[in-house]
Formats: sequence, C-alpha cells, structure tokens
Amino acid sequence: MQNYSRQREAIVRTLANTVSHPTAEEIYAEVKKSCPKISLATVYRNLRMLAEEGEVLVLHTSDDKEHYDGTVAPHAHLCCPRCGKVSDLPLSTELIRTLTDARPGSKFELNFYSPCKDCRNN
Amino acid sequence: MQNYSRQREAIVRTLANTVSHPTAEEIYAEVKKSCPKISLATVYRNLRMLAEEGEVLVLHTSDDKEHYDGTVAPHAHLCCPRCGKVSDLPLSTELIRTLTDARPGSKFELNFYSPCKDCRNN
DNA sequence: ATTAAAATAATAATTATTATCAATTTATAA
DNA sequence: TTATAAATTGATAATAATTATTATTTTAAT
Repeated sequence: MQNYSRQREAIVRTLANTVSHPTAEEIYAEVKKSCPKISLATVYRNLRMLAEEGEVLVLHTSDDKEHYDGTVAPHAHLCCPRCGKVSDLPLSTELIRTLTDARPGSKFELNFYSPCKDCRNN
Repeated sequence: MQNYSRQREAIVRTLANTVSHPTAEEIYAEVKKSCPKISLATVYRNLRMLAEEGEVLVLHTSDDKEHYDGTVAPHAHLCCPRCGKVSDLPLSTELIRTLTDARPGSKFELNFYSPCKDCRNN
C-alpha cells in the first residue's frame, strides 16, 4: 500500500531536509531535481493538502508569498522585510507555553521583522 | 500648509474610525463615500506609504489579502481561517512586553487562528 | 503668474495562487 | 490478471491581489 505519490513524497522530503522555509516556487525548483516532469500546480496542490492535514505550516509574511515549514511544533520566525528570508527563531519554552495557552484550541503565527545580516550590509 | 491630500486624509480617517482591519478593497469602498472619484490605485499607494512611514500596520493572514490596522501600538490579532475576519486580541501587558523585548528593534506580528462565532455556527 | 513637484485617476501589467480537464497512474474487485 | 473505478498528475487557463505606467490635475515654490 503506497499512500503517497512520488511527487508528494518528494515535496515532503524537500521540506524535511531544509530549514529555509521555501516558497512554492523554491520547492518546485528543488523537487524538479528528482521529479523533472512535475508541474508547479502539483506542488501547490500537495502543499495545500499537506497544510489542511496539518503536516506542514504555511507562513504569511510581508513578502506576500506563502512560505512553507515542515516543522509543525509551535515556534516563531524571523523575517527580513527587504529580501523576504525567513528563519526559525528559538523562543523560551515558557513563552511558547504562554502563547499556546493564550488561546486554547487555536494555532498561532508569530513573526518578527528585522533586516537580516546580508541586507544590513548592503 | 496642507500636508495630506484629501484622498489620503480620508484613508487615514477610515482606518481611525474602524476596528475591523479592512482590506484595501474594503477601505476603497468606504472612502468612496466621501471621495467618489478616488482610484483603487490611490488607496494602495497611500496605504503603502503610510505603512512605510509607520503610520499603519499591515497584517498578513491566511486569506492572502493584506489587512490594514490604524493602531500601531503592539498588539495581537485573532483571525478566522474560514471567512478571513480579523479582530484585535487583548494580551496582557506582561506578554506584550515579553514579545517586544524578545527581539529589540524588530516589529512583531502575532496572529491566532480559530473559527469565529459566525463560522462555527454555519 | 510661472514653473516645478507631487499626487491622482484610469488602466495595463505583474505575480502568486487556484481551477479545469484530459491523460496517466494507482487501487479495487470480479 | 483483466476490467473498472478512483485518485493524481501535467499543462495551462483563469482568478485575484497588488504594483507600474502615464497623462492629467492639483499643490507648492519661485
């Protein structure tokens, strides 16, 4: 019994192997290496299904492109308002708990914005 | 010395007089009442300028439309993942301070997602 | 008043995402 | 296994939000 299509496996694997919170286009580019015939629509379709099933997170930031995250445990993100780069931001477990308990039963998305090192130096 | 155009004044006033975190289209509809000839592009242009100047906040949520907020003091939002409605969420001043101090010099956006009352009942 | 600068309205262009649909692949069951 | 139904794909058209362009109008400065 093979549950996932080859394409979907490749998308999940790509997200599992990165910490870069890629956009759909970036995932598409990466997945093409192992699935050269894959369509961008297939990437979007599977990402949407995975998000609905809670297998991936979708991040909404000021670059107005959806970024995807394979780590669904609650955490925060640091976003560069210039280049759009997104990285994980470790928070104390206490703060995480406070946020998780603030609205029981709801998911939260916490994004901090400040220019990344690369953008500060240019 | 009249600093702001009539159109820009109307946009600012609309944001000051609502708690609904409207989209650009919604602001456009409201502003038309006092500025019938205003263009949607003018709404977007002014909102972008106001955001750059820090006069308004831009919220990025799962409905993939920008929502605008005239209250720039740090606070959180409650977003309905079904209908896209955004409302203010009061947080303890202690939590606000913790977040503000977590990353000095950066802005944060904290959104909680759970279905609003209307959507739960349908 | 004249001229320069800034802002606007209208609309075209862009970009991210979703919908459509015929074709292919996978699962089911006689 | 072969037939058939269901699910998924690839290709591309359509949609929707936002930005760019540009001629015109409004505002400010000489």
